[in-house]
Amino acid sequence: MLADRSQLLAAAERAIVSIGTDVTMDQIAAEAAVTKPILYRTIGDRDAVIDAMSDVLVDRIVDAVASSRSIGTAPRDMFVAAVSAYLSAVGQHRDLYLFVNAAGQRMGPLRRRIDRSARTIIDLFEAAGGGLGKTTSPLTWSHSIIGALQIVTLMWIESYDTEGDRPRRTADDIADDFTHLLWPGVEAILAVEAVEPAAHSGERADH
Amino acid sequence: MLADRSQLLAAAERAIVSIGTDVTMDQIAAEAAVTKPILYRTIGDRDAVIDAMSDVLVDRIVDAVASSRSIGTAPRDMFVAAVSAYLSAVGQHRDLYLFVNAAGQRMGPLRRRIDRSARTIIDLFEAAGGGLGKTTSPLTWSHSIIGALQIVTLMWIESYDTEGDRPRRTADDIADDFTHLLWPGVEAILAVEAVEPAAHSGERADH
DNA sequence: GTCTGAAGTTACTCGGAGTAAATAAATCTC
DNA sequence: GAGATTTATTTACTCCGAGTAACTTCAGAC
Repeated sequence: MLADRSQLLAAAERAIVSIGTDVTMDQIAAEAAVTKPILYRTIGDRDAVIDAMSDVLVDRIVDAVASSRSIGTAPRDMFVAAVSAYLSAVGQHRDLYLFVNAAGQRMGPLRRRIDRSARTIIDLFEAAGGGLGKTTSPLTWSHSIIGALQIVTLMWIESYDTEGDRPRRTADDIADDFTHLLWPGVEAILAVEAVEPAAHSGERADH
Repeated sequence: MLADRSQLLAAAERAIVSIGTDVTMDQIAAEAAVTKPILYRTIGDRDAVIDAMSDVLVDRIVDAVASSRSIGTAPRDMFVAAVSAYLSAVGQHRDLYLFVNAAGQRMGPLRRRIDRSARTIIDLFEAAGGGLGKTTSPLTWSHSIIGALQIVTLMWIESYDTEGDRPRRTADDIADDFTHLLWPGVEAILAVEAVEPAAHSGERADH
């Protein structure tokens, strides 16, 4: 078998879906019809698999969020739509998400995942609000948003198990609540940025 | 050796501090001058240890946050103070926090930790804003806050490693940024709750 | 044919979680 | 107080998964 990287990753995903978050490296290799050393040479150790699956997942989520952006919508509605799209995307890759979450809290993969997500969110901020990213504040903000989304998503997705096989609440519903909490702060930040585009390198506004 | 529960937990903490997040059950038992089966009988398996340490940690954080509440302060300032106290408390129990985080992402312990933290936050909301907790929204809100705090804290604490042995930013600094993002939403929610104390059991306000 | 190197597979090592069987201690019985 | 029975404790395992070393097989070169 040729076993190039992408085929192995596809097999890994199948294995994760069919077996669950505690798939073993042997099981992944077996699903790829390949032996373990090949898996190790082609992709790497477990952390590498996690990193790779994390990338796959984040790609899909970013795509889903990006294609939820419709022009001419009010910023707040865009925000809701983005969150909802995020949730739906994760819901469609439930096992993958649970795998990355359960397995990927070793500091290495976790850091990597967070950094990548943070970059994406800061980019969004910059696209919406102008020149952010000069101070360290945006890092804290993006970490906050990532963390909030992560736990909300995890708890939502988990309710698949405890309830029937449908989520008890819709993605839109959750996105709505989420936005109620997060949007006012985001809006305030964007407003400040828009008005004083150079004010963020020194002092912060009130204090 | 008597080896009651609290002694074992104290030993576990010492082991975590001296060895790190990947302490082994044998090492914990050794630190307690006790053999493994005793550890297993007294506390339980690894998840039980994680649960227990998680409880210890959450207790300390809750205490720290509680004792940061000074009367007569503006709500927003109380919020900042609480977040700052949270961060400082975690900073003082860095290894414990990292242990609970690294080890406790197995769905069992994680859920438990989140549920407990969520309860605490919802209680705070209720104390501040009146009768919350009738709809599911407060769950989403508290999950958001927990998640945001978690990642922000984790990234902050991690910077101990990459920088010197002092955190690059102060807890107050981070708390300030965090508040900029989160407070407006929290304030809005509290305001709505204060004005229409019975409005949350059915429809939400705008939509 | 056979030598050489890549590609792959078998068959291990290593380490940690969790436990069963063996041993020591303690309590009860007369 | 000696023997019997139950309870606490330790030793010594099993099991399983990550990661790897050493062996095998097949391609082409000559």
